[in-house]
Amino acid sequence: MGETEEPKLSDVLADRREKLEGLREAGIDPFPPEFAEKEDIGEVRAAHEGLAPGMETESRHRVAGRIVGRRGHGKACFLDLRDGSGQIQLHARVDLLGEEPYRLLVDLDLGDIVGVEGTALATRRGGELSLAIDRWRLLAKSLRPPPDKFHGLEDVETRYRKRELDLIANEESRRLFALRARTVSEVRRWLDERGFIEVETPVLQPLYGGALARPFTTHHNALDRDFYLRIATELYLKRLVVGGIDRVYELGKDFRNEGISHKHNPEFTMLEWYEACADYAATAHKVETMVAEVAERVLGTTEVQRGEVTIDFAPPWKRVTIRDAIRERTGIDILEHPTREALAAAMGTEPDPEEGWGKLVDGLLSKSVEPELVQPTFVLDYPVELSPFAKSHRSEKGLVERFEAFAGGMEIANGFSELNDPDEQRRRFEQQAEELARGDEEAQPYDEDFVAALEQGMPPTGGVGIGIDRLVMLLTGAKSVREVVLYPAMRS
RNA sequence: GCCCCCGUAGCUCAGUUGGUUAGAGCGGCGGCCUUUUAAGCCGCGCGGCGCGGGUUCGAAUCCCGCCGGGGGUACCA
Repeated sequence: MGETEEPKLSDVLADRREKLEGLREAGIDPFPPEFAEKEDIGEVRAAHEGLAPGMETESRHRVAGRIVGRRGHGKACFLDLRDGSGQIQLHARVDLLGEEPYRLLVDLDLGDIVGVEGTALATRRGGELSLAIDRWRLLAKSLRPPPDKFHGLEDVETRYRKRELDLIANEESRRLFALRARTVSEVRRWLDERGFIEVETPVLQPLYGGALARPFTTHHNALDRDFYLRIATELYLKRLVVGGIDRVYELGKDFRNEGISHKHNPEFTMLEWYEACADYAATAHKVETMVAEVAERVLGTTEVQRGEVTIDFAPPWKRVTIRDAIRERTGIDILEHPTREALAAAMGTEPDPEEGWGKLVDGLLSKSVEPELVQPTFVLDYPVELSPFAKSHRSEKGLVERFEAFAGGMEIANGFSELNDPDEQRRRFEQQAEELARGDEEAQPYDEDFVAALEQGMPPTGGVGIGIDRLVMLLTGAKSVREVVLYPAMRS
């Protein structure tokens, strides 16, 4: 290494390979199997909080991490070492390390992973906590250069495809995914504390159901039959309520074979819970309470900044019927136009043969109302055509007891008083079959096992689905779902 | 799916009325430096401009196609 006079024209990858070989020739294992009894850097920092500038301690520490910065000074240098708990500066001096270990240390590359031992001190000038190291050991050689240390990694494509590089380079990204993890933990805790039982139902399903969406299809070789990746957990969870699990939830991935956008990833994380003897009003109340309490625990506040506006999740959230919400923004009273032709006329469009009345209402809601709902809002009492699994409204004919929660212009939850009359459920499936026949690819296939379960007797039940990715978007201010999903869907 | 925009060194970016061997910072390589923090100083460009065609005396710059990404739009959590 470095014996020729002329400048090397080798590229960065070759340089690192060359160093790897150099280390092996020097008898150093570039990938040793362990580095036992090390502390987390975060613990070391905590142990010396407030150490006065210039103070040197006898306190020895053994830490390990990736070298993310280096400032050389000839016979001494500073290295920045980072692990999953934090970052600390290392002060490496030839007089403490010895000639050869020092030379080898300085010859390491940014990105290499090392284990070190040394004593804690606070630097004279900045008072920065540092370890004056007297021993070190290579733990893993990095053969590819890290992203730019100052600008970080900004190319969004690389950030999504190679999230590990994004995490190495960008503090903000590390912070965001930690926040996501805490959100999921707090959601589980909130439900566990209230006696909800977490379950895992099939991802591979012989029939899909529980939402209006197109599924992914896959094939089981041994059984020689197709399966669907679930689009929702709803039907299995309600069968568990039939089975006597009065409070049940599942938090996991659903899959929908539809477009990708800033608020849609084909696989996404959904929470669904079902509670016996609750109705949609009680369920909506739980939703607003849970979201506010989770926000409080994760962020320390129920208020989040989103662009120019502040969204406040403190309950109670605003409530409005779908009829009023649409009427307020479009002047159209959907109940005054109860047929597809009449509603299309009121909207000033031609009735599309593939779109029923319900689809038109859904269109008005998602185009005219949803983007306007920035503060948390429950939209209530949907048309039965849109809601094949919701119980008919106790007083409003043609409507069901259903709510959707919106915030930041996005739908984040969808819940109802669950339909538990098996004969009515069978009729709803038949209606869906007609939609399917008309060409609606999102209509629900008939699920006899589910209807049979209802015939067994399901108590009145309140249930809800909450989009966890979107909730995390709201809590973090992320503009795209890709920012809160570690490896979002990309082309090949 | 459709429309618009983008794709230059490992990273962040500059470079279009088409014109000599394509530039900068960080990183890298060589050297100096025992308290620096985007450390500093001196020296060295390590890519031929996403891919493939085409126009032209000449293309990173113009045209066509493809691939990838972003934004918008359509459907959905």
